[in-house]
Amino acid sequence: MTQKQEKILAAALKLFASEGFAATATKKVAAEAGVSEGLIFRHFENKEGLLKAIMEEGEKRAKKYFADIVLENDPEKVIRKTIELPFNVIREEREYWKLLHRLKWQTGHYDSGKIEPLAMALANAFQKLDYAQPEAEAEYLLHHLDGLVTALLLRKDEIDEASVLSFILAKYKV
Amino acid sequence: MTQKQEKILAAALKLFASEGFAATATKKVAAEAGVSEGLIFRHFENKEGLLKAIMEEGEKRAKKYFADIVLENDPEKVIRKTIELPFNVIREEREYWKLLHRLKWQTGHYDSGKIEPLAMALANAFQKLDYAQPEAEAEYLLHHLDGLVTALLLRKDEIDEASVLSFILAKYKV
Amino acid sequence: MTQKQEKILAAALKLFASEGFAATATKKVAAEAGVSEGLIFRHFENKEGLLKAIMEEGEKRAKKYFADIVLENDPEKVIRKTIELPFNVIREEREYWKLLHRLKWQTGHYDSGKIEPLAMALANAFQKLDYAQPEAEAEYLLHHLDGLVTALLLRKDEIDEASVLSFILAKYKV
Amino acid sequence: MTQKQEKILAAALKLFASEGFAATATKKVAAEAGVSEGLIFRHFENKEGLLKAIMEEGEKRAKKYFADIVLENDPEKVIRKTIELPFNVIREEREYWKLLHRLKWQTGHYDSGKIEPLAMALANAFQKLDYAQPEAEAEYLLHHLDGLVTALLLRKDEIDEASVLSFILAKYKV
DNA sequence: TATGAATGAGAGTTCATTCAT
DNA sequence: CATGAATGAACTCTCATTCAT
Repeated sequence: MTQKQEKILAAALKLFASEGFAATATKKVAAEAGVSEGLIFRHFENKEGLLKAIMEEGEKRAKKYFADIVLENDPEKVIRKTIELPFNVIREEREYWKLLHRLKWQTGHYDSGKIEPLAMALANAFQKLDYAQPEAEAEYLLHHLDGLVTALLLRKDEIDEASVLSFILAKYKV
Repeated sequence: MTQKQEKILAAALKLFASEGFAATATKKVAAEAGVSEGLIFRHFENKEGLLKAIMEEGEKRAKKYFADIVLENDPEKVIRKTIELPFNVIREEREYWKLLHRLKWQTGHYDSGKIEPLAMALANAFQKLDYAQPEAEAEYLLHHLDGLVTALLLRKDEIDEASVLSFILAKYKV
Repeated sequence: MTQKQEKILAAALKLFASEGFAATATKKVAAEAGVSEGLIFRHFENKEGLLKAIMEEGEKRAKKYFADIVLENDPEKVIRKTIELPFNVIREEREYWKLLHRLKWQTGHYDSGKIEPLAMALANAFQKLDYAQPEAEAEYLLHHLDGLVTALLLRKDEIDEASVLSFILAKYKV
Repeated sequence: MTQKQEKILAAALKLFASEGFAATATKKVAAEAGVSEGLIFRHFENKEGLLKAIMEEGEKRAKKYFADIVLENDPEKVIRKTIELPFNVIREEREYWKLLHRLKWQTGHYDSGKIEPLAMALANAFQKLDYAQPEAEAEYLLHHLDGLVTALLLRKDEIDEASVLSFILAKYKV
């Protein structure tokens, strides 16, 4: 991967995340990246290919967040780490997650199966902690975190992250 | 509002919700509505105006859902009705809500202040019920419902609405 | 068919015939026709569709030349008219025939079966006139005329049409 | 001439002949030749230069066919060899001739004067054999062979070469 | 009111060509 | 000699919008 390729990916991620995929012209991506428009197509075939490359790169980086949770044994830590996830993710991978959440509404780009392992790890943790309906608890928590991450991505400034975090942790006593 | 105007609004709502605003050509809207392309511009000035008209119509219909909650006195009923909201809304206004949630990610089209009255009504209800942090509780519930409605809109078939609903209601003992 | 559509077809025929299909930009066609470039695509879908429309129009006009020969009973007249065909055709449909001959070298656009009826009419005529190998004679004559029409299209000025015509007619005593 | 240069020429000849000059991207030539795109331009300056090199190579090889006829004294052999020419040429130089015939329709690339010596040799032969209009006979035969070679190049499989050849030879009693 | 032909700006994409390595 | 990243002009095609009817 050349320097210019990386510049293109970074520029496209930024623009796709903030303006949307369809609404961002490849010309704009090229300008933001400081390269010629043609180069985008040489490296990524077409606009769709550029998006795919971005998502693959992002997923690669995202995996480690999930792995850290799924491989955890202590059920309380599984829950705690899951709850902390949105706060870490939007700090370190804000643009990628913004794009990911936008793409959820498009068909074809978002694979809902990706959080399956996390759901199972959570269900398992809740079971160990003797929750009555572990699967429902896991689903419930994940819905909540999805809504939370949306709020964190969109209304960053209006939310007191620390107090929200501790409020949730308190709910689960972890 | 003539019949053709309504056909245009319905077609545009459907397409904007499923394909996205930027990705939907006015030509396609005209075809779906069974009218000429020119007519769209005669009635709604431009594409943006068409979107605005859709949103205004939708909001008008949506208001009654909120009013019903905000005007409720019984705090338990406020909470119960709020929790039931997503299930009602996606049944009766699925496309409008889908579009609304897509537009959240766009700047300018989504007014986050619209749920403010609901947040206040909830906080008030939680206070009456002697919750320790009523505002935080309200925010917490709203985040959850946002995540839930997203799931209901996107993965309709995988979710057992009845059990999810009763699970949440049980959490709040309402 | 609107006036502008016809202008586009005429301009495209002219340019495709003289410069070649691939080498002619749609922009140039639009300029030659005095219309906007977009209009080409509104009416003919794409560049290929424009070519197809041209060929269909041309074929419609060309059919009458063939019909006149095929429906002729007198065998000598069949042969004479066939021989005269190239001279008529390049006078009245020069550009279409130029394009047709260019396209022969491209796959997909030229249907060699189109002269089949003519070949049969000729073979039949030669048989009536007691030629020993009527099919071979027909093929032979058609090859010749193909070479002749090529020469007439490309080197118009160097050829004395009248004497060439009478020379060939003399060969066949028609 | 290095190996790679030859590979480029061969690849370009093949592609230009089958797809056309304008419609063949240099990228495709490079891929077919198994070399980098840049190399084409190092060796042949530009796309046009590549075509010129191909044609010069082809002409060099083609000359011997013509020389063999023009230097022949026996008039019957001149005619016989001329008639046999298309069959030899499409067997041994099929792609070059295909390209040559395509280029006839382009301005600038085809020098009609190249067959002049052959026309003169033929006229001379017909004169020796006491044909009434030797020049017209020569022109006539050349037109025919042009049509024949076209058919041989385009519809190879439908033509019984041997019988066509003997049919023509019989016409001229050579 | 409603149509659909027409526009022109701009979209994504291709392509011959250059150049540092 | 040979590569392949990079360019920018040109290409085909799309789209929101206008306008005569």
